[in-house]
Formats: sequence, structure tokens, C-alpha cells
Amino acid sequence: MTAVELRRTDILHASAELFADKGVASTTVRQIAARVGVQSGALYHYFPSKSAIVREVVTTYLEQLKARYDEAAPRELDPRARLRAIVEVSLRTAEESPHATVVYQNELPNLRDDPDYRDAKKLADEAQQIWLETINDGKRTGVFREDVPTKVFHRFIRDAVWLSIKWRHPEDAYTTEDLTRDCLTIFLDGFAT
Amino acid sequence: MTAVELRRTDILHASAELFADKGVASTTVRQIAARVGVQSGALYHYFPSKSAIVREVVTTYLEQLKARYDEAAPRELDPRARLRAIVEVSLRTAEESPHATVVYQNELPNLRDDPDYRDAKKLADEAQQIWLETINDGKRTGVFREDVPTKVFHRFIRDAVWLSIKWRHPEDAYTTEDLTRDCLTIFLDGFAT
DNA sequence: GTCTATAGCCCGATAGAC
DNA sequence: GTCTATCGGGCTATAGAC
Repeated sequence: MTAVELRRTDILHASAELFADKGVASTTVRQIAARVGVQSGALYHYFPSKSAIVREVVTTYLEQLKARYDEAAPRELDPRARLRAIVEVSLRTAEESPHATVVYQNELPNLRDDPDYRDAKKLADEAQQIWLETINDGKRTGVFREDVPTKVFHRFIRDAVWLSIKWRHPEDAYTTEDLTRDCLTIFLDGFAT
Repeated sequence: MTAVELRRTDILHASAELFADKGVASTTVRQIAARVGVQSGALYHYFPSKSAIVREVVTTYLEQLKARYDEAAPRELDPRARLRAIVEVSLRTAEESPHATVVYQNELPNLRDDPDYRDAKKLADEAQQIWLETINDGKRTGVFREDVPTKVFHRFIRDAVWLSIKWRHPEDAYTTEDLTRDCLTIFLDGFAT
């Protein structure tokens, strides 16, 4: 990695942390520069604009997520195992990249129609497609119930998984493995006795 | 209602809509004024600051929500019926006040330590307490499983309910009643066959 | 009670020295 | 490649006329 690439990575990490904590709109390029330890003008040698930083944070994150889904949750798996793999990969990715995860969850929905984020939107759609495909395959093979719309179940479990980043603290005794297990328990078998 | 009160209400409604669409930080007082049909300076005859508008949007909303919980979900109800009532009231409130709901979900988490929002935070805590109490009562009486932490189940169902405001459109054939039913089905009985 | 005008500040981004 | 300095503009909030 060249010195330039290292600095770019520094900027992306500092930005992701600030964006996650206070939102993109409330984060200034001066704050990013201060976190990295340079003056704000220096950032513009690495990125053409603040918006380009946001875009790269989200796009890099989604590329990694999509690659992990493809590897860990191939279509050959039966729907239950595939759903488990998707949940595991998602929670592991959220644990590993908590800031980018928050930025993706908080900001991408509001940026859908901005052409600058077309790549990110495309990747997010592909990732979502893997969830939907899994749920529909499970309905077709009879392991999932057909009386609840795919879209509805998807939103429920998807939000449970991704928003755990906002309430679960990594130092908790309650681990990612615990969360994965409880998530699959609730969503597949229910909370009633 | 006096003319002043009517104007205040206009401002609160216009603000809630803008805050929900673009976030509080990205909404300007000029945009609020334009939506109401006055100049920005005129807003300051009704509210001392932009932040006071945000505070009143959220606090008024939460007071209404809390009152509805108290009325529709008294502790005398058995836990299953009480959970159903909470979900029903929440979804009905979200449908009726979609903008304030989004503001509450999106912005309050980031404002927790701001002393300006102490009242809102207190109301939100009281509302949350009703969910937790219901879940714990259900565990004690044996209708809910005890191997999933209360906090975890609460976050799952709470997020499913509140975030539906971001994906369900009121004009959908899929109604609030459908959503209430499917939410209780999934979270109590599970998605597996 | 609403207007016009603007103070005072902070923003993203740029220019040019080193 | 990073600095200092600053431009042009948008922001919240205020002042004072009507």
C-alpha cells in the first residue's frame, strides 16, 4: 500500500466514524481533517468532495458485504441454512465495520434518487435480492409459511439484524453468536411457548 | 383555537414533514417558512428557535403515544392481549402521524444526551417500559419463552413495528390490520412451518 | 404579526506559497 | 503533499419599519 492509499484509508475510517456518530449532514470536512490530523484543504488532494467520501465509504462496504453473501450463502444451500448464513455474515460484518454499517442504514435510504449513489444503490439491491430469493425458495419448498408476504418478513428480519448495531455493544456478555441464535429462534419458531 | 395556536400547529405540521423527509439537520427555517407561506423571521414569533420546533414535534407526539398506551394496554390485560394492543396502537399512531413517527425514530437516538430533550427522553423511556413490562409479565406467566432476553425480543419487535413507517405505504392494498396480524404471527409463532 | 434587511457565523471548496 | 488564507454562499437568529 502506498502512502497515498494509506492516507485515503485513514480519511475513510475517520469519516465513517464521524458520519455514524452524528450523521453525514452534521459532519464537517474540518472535523474529518482534524480527526486525521491535517488541515481541511489537504483532504481535497485525496477526494474531490465530501460527497465522494460518503460514496466511497458506502460503496466499499457494500462490495465487501455482497462478496461475503455470495461466498457464504450460495443458492445451493437449503433455505434455512442459507438464511442462517445470511444472518451470520450480516452480523459479523456489522461487528467488523460498525460505522459503515450505521452510515449505510441511516443515510442510503435518503440518497436513493441522487445519481451520485447509483453504484451503492445497485449493490444494496443485489444484497437485498439474496434475502428475497432465500425467503421465496423457502416458501416454495414448504419450509417457510406462505401466509406472510415475503416483503414483510424480509423487512422484519432485516431490520432486526441491521439495527442491532445500534443497541448491542461489542463488550456485552451477549455475543454475536448469541444474537445470531436468538434471531433465528424468534423469526423461525416465534416467541410464544 | 386562537389564530396564534392555529399558526403554531401549521408550523409544527410543516416542520414535521420536512424533518421526516430530509432530516432535521438538512431542513432550514427558510424552508419551513416557505411551506407555511411566511418569511423566516415570522417563525420566531411562535418559537424561540429551530430546536424548540423539533422538541415540540417530538414531545407532543410522545405524549399522545403514551396516553394511548395507558388507555389501550392496561396492565390488567394478559400479556398476549397487551402485546397485541401495544402493536395495534403503535401502528395506528404511525399511520396517523407518519412524519412525527419518522422524526422520533430517526432523530431522538442522536439527541439523548442533549438536555433540551430531557422531557422527550423521559416520555420515550416510559413508553418503552410498557413494552418491557409486558414481555416480562409474559415470561413470568409462561406464555413467552424465557431463553431469549427481554431486551433482545423487545428490540426486534419494536423495530419491526416502528420501521414499517419507512416501507409501508398507506395506499397499499396491504393494510395496517394486515400488518398487525402478520407482525404478531411472526413474532409469536415464527415463520417456519 | 409580518415584513425587509442584515448581522454574525460556519460551511464546502479553492488558490497559491512552501 | 500540506500548509495558510480566503472566497462565495447558506445558515440561524435578530433589528426595526410598517
